[in-house]
Amino acid sequence: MADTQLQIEPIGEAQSLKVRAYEALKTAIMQLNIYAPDAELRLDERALSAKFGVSRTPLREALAQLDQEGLVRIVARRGIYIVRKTKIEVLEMITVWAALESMAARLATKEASDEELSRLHDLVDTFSTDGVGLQMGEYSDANIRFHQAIISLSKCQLLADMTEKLFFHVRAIRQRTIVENDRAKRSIIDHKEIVAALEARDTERAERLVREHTLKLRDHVERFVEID
Amino acid sequence: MADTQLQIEPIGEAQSLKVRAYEALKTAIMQLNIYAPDAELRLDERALSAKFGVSRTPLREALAQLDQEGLVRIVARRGIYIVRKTKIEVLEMITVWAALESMAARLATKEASDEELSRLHDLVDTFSTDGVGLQMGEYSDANIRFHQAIISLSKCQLLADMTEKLFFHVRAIRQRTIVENDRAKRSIIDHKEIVAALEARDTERAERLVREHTLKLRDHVERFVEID
DNA sequence: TGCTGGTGTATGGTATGCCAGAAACCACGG
DNA sequence: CCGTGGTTTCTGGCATACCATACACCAGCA
Repeated sequence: MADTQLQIEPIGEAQSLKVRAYEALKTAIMQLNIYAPDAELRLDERALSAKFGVSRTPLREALAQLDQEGLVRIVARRGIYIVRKTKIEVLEMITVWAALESMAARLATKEASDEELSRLHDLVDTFSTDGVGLQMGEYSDANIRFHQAIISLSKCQLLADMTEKLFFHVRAIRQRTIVENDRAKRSIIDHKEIVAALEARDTERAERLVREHTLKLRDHVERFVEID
Repeated sequence: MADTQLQIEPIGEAQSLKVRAYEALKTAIMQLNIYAPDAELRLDERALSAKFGVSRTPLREALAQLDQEGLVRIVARRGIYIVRKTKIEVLEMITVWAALESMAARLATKEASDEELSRLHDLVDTFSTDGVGLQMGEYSDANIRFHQAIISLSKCQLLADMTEKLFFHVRAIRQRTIVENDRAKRSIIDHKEIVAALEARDTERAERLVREHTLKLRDHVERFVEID
């Protein structure tokens, strides 16, 4: 569709060096398999400064932000280390996720329009039809999209912001999670039930289903994922 | 009681200037009535630098952190502004709070010991007895303590961390909230019911009561608090 | 051989100065 | 009197140099 407004490109170039360094580092950390035994977990301000071609100042600000978000840990006069989340921390994140998303489902039954719910319905249907031959990566991405869709239907920006950070951290252990085909199938069934509850505007049921669905993931990770 | 271990004072002095500046600024912002018409909402790096007696660098890092937490907003080449939360944002924070604390109550029914619940019970009883002549401030503080106690009984550190930030922001509008005596009384009744549900290990009921209790606050704020 | 003390080096923390852009201010022309 | 253009100033962004400490390394002594 043609835009009625002139679209100035959001520009990745014109942002502050701090923001660019932050995004570059975040992407790099995300792509790194932190749990690999030989993973490079140590960062060095000066080395990064040279590599990025910027001074330490904006880099330090970016690193400080990553530190606050829990992706790295800065130790004075010792070094900067990429954080490996412990299993307990991951489980806690999934628990909080369950809390937030179940509230989102609750709100969605009141805030979402029929049309929006219909689109969510389509999203689930699309997947269940060709769900058999899915790659695990595709399933995971679709899964995340489904959950993010529910969050957005709550019309609560804060819920969206807070879950986004959690998703990022949980993604890091994705590669450690073996998704059996069976689990994927049951997940899709859960999703259908959730959509049904939302469309029926059944607040309590939608909340409960979402919570239980996410807590299932929690239990699965607790039982079958080994980190540390 | 005499300590069996030598207690080295945690020292507020020996921390980094960044941390000290951060805490000083946070305290200052907290004590400021941001909603007063004549409130000073503009900060200046250089002025603060002079006032604190430190250079701009650690100050900038502290401000950047406050910016990320949403307490201030840094605009390039414009200034640093203390953020006034909009009513919608406050309502969203209370909603998220409800989500987190209801999950905490759920967990508490499974994780808390009888002895811990007994202490919580005492906390509530203490208040209901002399609850009539309470100052609003005392009630508020006791209220916060009660809620924080539930959070801690969940044994989920992440829940504690996330709610702490929310409490801080919500505290800012406390002074705008007129707590009628009636509301305080009903609040204490709610608390008693919540404790009863926890002691009965009634997971679903505890979760629901906590959620509804906090959402009551949300509705109250929505109806009776004017900000902006 | 093993421990101890000193010294060098690596690394995050801090101070400082300059830069660029935005806003305020002012002079000038209509 | 109003608007317009330039100039000054204010402010955060960035670069750089130096500082202080934790650690590694090594020499020397027991």
